[in-house]
Order: sequence, then C-alpha cells, then structure tokens
Amino acid sequence: MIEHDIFRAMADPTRRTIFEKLANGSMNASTLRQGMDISQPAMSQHLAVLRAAKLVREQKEGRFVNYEVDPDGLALIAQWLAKYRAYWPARIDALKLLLKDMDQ
Amino acid sequence: MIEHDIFRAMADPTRRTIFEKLANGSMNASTLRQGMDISQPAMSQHLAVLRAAKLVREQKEGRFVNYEVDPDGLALIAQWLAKYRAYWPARIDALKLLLKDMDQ
DNA sequence: AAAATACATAAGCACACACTTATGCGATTT
DNA sequence: AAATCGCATAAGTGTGTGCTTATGTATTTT
Repeated sequence: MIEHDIFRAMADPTRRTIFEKLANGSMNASTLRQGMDISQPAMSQHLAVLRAAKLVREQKEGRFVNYEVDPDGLALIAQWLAKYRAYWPARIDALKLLLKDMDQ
Repeated sequence: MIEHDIFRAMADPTRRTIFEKLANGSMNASTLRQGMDISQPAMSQHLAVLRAAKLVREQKEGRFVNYEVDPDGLALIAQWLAKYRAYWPARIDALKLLLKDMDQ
C-alpha cells in the first residue's frame, strides 16, 4: 500500500526536512546532509524510505546520486485529500491560491 | 507542531480507517467499533490521537460522544500540500475534479 | 439507589523504527 | 593501481507506539 508508505514516510520530521530541502532544488545525498547533523547511513536510510513512497526519485551521476522531488507521491496525497473535499471549508486561503494556480 | 501530529496520526492504517468512516457520517465511538475488531480502549486511544491532530472533533451527547471530521486538520494538510504545488503535474485528474468542485 | 452503559485513562508488554558502527562496492582521483 | 570518495546495506541497540487488561467516571436505565 503506497498510501501507507507516504504517510509513514512523512510522519518523520527529519524526512519532512529532507523533502522540503529537495523541493527547493535537487541535490545529492552528501549535500543534503549539510547543516543537518545526521550520519551518512541515516541519510541514506531516510532517502530509501522516501524513495519507496515515491516522494523522491534518484538520478545516478557518476559516483553521485542526485535526488529530486517525485511528483507521483505528491499526486497521491492530492488524490487522497480530494476524497474528503466535502469537508474542506471554503474559506481556506491555500485552496484559493491553488485554484488560481491551476487556472492558468 | 500540529503538522507533525497530523502525519503521525495518519501514518496508522487503523486511524485512517476510522477517519474514512467518519468522513461518511459522524457517529459515536461504540458505533465506530462495529466491524473493526478493535477493543474499546484502543478505539478511545486512536480517537485521542486524531483529536490532538485536529482531524476529528467530539460533541458530547449525554453518555455518548459523537465524533465527526474536523475540517481544520484537512485544511492544514491542504496548506502543507500547497507549498509544493510547483511539483504537481498538471495532468492529475484529482486536481481537475477539485478545480471543478471549487468553481461552483 | 443499584446496575448497566459509554467512554477515558493507567500501566505493562511486544514490536516497529530511527539511530549507531562496521563494512561493501562502484566511480573517481592521484 | 592504490587511495579516496559517495553511497548503500547489515547488524545491533534504545526509544516510541499500539496493543492489552484493569480501573475510574459520568450518565442513563431499571
């Protein structure tokens, strides 16, 4: 169940930080570690979890592995969220922004 | 951090089932248990976690406690998701549905 | 008022999970 | 070709989490 993988992956604050970093630009695993006080194996394990959830994807470049946000995972979250749109309050600013964004 | 509470709450499959049940109509804790093979304390604990994450809210009615979906939690997920809208592929059907839904 | 009902909370236990150190394996550098 | 670098994986360990049983507290029923 990929949906379970996604929520489980995002339940960890370190992985959310990693994901947010990648959302601001793809980079390799070593660069990701900078300013994060995390061991190399720990980073590697976190990336494996995010990969399994289709939240990030890799691109090998020589001995480096470049990571980037995988839209598939975000799409699945959006689909999950859409199931409950009956409960979204109309007032939410974020959704209005989204609307504008999708309109163009 | 409520965002952390939300992802942690949704990381458990039993809680996702409970949430989905409530999305189809509010009910009390005992009714929620029907067909779920879960003890009364376990249900109570799950509801406490969902409550802390603002994913459900309670309404006391005599000795019953009626639970319903809390839009606040869903709104926070939507806001979180909106941060990464740059990565949403335009093709996602769910988002198109959403667009239609918000347009009316 | 005594019993029953709906729910919450406490305490203890088994398992999942995030970390560590150690090691392996390609690719690059010297 | 030897050393180094970037990354992954294995194995072990402590902590978090979801379960259980036991018990408490209102509220309703009889």
